[in-house]
Amino acid sequence: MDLDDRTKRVLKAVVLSYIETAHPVGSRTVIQGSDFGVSSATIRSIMADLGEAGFLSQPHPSAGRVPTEKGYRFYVDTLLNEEAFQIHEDEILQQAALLVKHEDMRAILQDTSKLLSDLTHYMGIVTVPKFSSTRVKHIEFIRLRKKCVMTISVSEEGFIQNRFFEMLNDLSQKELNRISNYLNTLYKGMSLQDVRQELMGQIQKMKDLYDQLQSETLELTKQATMNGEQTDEGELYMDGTAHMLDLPDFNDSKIMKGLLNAFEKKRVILQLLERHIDSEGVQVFIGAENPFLGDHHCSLVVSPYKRGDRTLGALGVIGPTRMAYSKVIPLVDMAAKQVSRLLEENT
Amino acid sequence: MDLDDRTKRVLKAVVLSYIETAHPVGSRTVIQGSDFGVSSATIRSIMADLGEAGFLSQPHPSAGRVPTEKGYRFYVDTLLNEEAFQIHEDEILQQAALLVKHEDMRAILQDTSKLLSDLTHYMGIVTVPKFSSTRVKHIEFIRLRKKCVMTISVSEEGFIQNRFFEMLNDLSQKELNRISNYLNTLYKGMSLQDVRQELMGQIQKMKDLYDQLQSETLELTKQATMNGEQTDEGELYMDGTAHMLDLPDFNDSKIMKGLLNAFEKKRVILQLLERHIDSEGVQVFIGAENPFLGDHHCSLVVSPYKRGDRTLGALGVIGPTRMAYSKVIPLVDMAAKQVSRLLEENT
DNA sequence: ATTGGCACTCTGGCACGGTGAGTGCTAATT
DNA sequence: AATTAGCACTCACCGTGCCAGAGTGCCAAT
Repeated sequence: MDLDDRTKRVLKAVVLSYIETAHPVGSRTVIQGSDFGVSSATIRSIMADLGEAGFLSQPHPSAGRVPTEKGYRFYVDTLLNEEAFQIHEDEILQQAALLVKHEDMRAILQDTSKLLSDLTHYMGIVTVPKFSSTRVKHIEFIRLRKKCVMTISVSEEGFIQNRFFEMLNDLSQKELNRISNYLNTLYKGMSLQDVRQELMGQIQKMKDLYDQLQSETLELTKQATMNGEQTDEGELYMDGTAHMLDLPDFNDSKIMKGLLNAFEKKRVILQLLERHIDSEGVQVFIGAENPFLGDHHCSLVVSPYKRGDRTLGALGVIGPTRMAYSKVIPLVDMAAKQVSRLLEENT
Repeated sequence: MDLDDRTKRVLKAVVLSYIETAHPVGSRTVIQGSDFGVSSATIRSIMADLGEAGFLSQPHPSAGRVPTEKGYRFYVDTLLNEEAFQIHEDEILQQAALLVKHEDMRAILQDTSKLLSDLTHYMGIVTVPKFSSTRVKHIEFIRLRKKCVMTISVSEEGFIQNRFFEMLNDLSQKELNRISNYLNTLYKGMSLQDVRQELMGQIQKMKDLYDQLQSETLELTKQATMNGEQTDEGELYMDGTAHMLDLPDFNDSKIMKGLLNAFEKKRVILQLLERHIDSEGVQVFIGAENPFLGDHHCSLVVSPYKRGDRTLGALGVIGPTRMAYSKVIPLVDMAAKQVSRLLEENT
């Protein structure tokens, strides 16, 4: 797209105005906004060009112009960089301070989703890493009742997982302690997946000569890791659904219903995020660019967060296509970095 | 209120019809519903009486009748008992089976809120007991890094809580294990509050002769219990907000916004539930009977759940005043009993 | 006490017309 | 060749008026 410099300015003016007011913007409005030094007629012809090129559209033949998804795309890709990313940093830092208090990593992620939603007035979303992809720091077994054992695993990243399961034989708490001690020295810092693999290898070797304790150890570990894999679906924190109702974009109750029903199915959004979890940095998906947001006039700004070089999850913001991208994008970026930093620290 | 028997029947017919259709019900509709053997004119005069007595009201002077809150109240208190509580038990049991798989008690409560919402198509809510009011089964300390310790407590009821805190001195994992072993034998089955109290007593006695380990033990326990009290606000699971949008009662977007904003503040609802947590059995609050639900045309059906004779939390359903009470009330009752049963079993 | 009939009231939907914002086009201007 | 002013045109929006339908209240008759 090679657009005239002045044409770009017009497009940008339209996008900005529409983002602010949610009203179709006419040629007069464009002039009032920034001083072009030309008359509305000129703007009109330029806007007609932009309409032909697919960047703008008209809700009805004699209304002002509204950016198309292509228009937003161009704005985000080309016009946004030049803008000063002005965030109220004090505000952010103040809020972010809340995250620092030592807490379960899950609580921090939940707070993050609330932070994102509060600062943007859109919806904040944060995925929780699958536990099986984190590194084990500590495993503990607790005897609940005859043959019924609970396992608590703490990951190096600060996540905690617990499972219940039944054993073939009854073990005393003392025996369980011995086993967990053994495992803690043996498997420290491996991912659950690794542990499981390692274990499977051992089974062969030990087959003949294992003693009672080791056999139980094997079973425990197998249960702890397997159970994990089975029910370890990703989790998702979502906050700020109510904000969306305040937006004029979703005043139509039909759209809103569809939207909320879609949001109720967290699984869908989870897939949505996980699909792009491997990319680097902030990504923006506008409207139908993402099938899940399809008809809902929604955009998604998302960034992965990581510990070291391992991507653990993603966080971001869902809002209307008419989103304040210039505020949201740097915010999501910051949040991802902040979370990554906390994961690093928590070692 | 001493109402004519036939008058009661009319009131009941109006309530039932309105609950079903959400349309103001006219005299003709009443006749069509159940066979009264009288003409619409007669019904009209009866309905006029009911209106004067405050059980019915008219949205506008020439429309059908709608139950007032007083009307619902009378229906719930007096007319409901005679009805057959017909629930699709198979459906419930099928769903409830999901709750039985051994899981963290929190997960079970969360599933319960989903169950309540799915079966009623209203909102399901379940409070989580304050951890400090449960009985400790097992305490575990895990050393995260220098001077930084995590404590995991498992309650007899099946709840898990974890806290992070900093120690004055650095302790090895081995020492921590000794301490937790000591505590586990010592304090088994006491509530965190009790533990704390017991501890405070010990401090005096030991003041002179404690050795290093015991001093640390004291500090750890103090931290574990105190931390608990501080941040141990009640939690709340809520499910089915989206259902509420499908109800014609909340089609007006103003009402709905207020509603959702109110729901976003879970704390308010929590207070709401905790206020009535000490009562026995299912309670019904209709509309403004409860200040929190005040202007929102909502009712609340709630029941406490307990372990033994100790009430731990409450669960229930929030729906429109026009709620299918005859289905919801027995369902909430069942759910509370089911949860209580699970808490008992989990020992 | 109950009923049928009748007049009345109010809502909801629909058509109608005026207003205003905004466009596209053309002819004049620089 | 680009820009501008002017003008006719097009819709959405809003208020009005009207009609049908549902339901009531009342009254006289049973």
